[in-house]
Amino acid sequence: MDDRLPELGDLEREVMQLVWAHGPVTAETVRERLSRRLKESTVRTVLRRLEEKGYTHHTVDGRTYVYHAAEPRARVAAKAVQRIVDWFCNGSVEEVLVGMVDNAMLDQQQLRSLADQVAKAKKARGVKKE
Amino acid sequence: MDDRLPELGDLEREVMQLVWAHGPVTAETVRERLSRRLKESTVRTVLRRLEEKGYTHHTVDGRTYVYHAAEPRARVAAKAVQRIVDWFCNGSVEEVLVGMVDNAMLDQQQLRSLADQVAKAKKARGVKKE
DNA sequence: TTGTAATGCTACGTATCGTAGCACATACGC
DNA sequence: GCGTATGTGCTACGATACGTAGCATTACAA
Repeated sequence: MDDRLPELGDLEREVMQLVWAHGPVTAETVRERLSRRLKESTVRTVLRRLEEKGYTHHTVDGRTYVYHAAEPRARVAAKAVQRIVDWFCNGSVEEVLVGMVDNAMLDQQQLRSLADQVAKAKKARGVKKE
Repeated sequence: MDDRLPELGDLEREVMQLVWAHGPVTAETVRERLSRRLKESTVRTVLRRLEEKGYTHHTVDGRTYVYHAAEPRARVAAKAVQRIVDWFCNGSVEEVLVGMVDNAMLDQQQLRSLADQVAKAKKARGVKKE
């Protein structure tokens, strides 16, 4: 559950954006939507590597591979943040958040609003296990 | 002010930890404290690259280079998080934080406590600009 | 059965990083 | 003043990752 996703290169990340943004995709779909015009084989290589790295998995539709995001974008982002936290701050999430506030990425109003939002969401889902 | 710090390799990160943990350091100091036993030239190369990347700068004491962290650890961590946010979430910090909560990295109590803490710190520093 | 469209495999060039050798400079002791 | 030690920068080399793509193979359709 705390598997470490490997990092992504620029193109790989761009492709993942597409996977997240436009539901399940095929190599052709991705190719059409990419900013650069790349060869089909290039796109397929990236998609395959993404699957090897655990970011996607695929199902087969006829003879076509359909790629799905293995994990929602927000969760992947959170894991990436987790890694930052482990690396730079000995696992102290607070230290990072304080740094973010210092860096004007966040203000306390946002934090508070987040807290409310989260509390609400948790309640809506029913009292979670744990 | 929003300069993009390049990413670090494993050794580079380990060295940065030492720079942050034990004030200004020399190549020798770093070498002694490293887990692995490396050649002096190796350590110096890493230190130099770190400076090229903007993570440290140095002063000269006699004939010895003394390396200082260019930015505090928390700020670097925050910038790293900022990059994550830009990459994965179109700049929405909230989305990342929600993901962190989902991932059990954070709970709403922590968020709220953070908000208070930040508000207090801000007030203590005087009412900031804006 | 033959062609087309999908696949996986393999490869190549470049950049980065860990690792280090080596030549050069400079301070300090004699 | 000169040699020795110590600190420096420069250059390099192998491994890995990533962007990029060609090609052989397989499977469905007409």
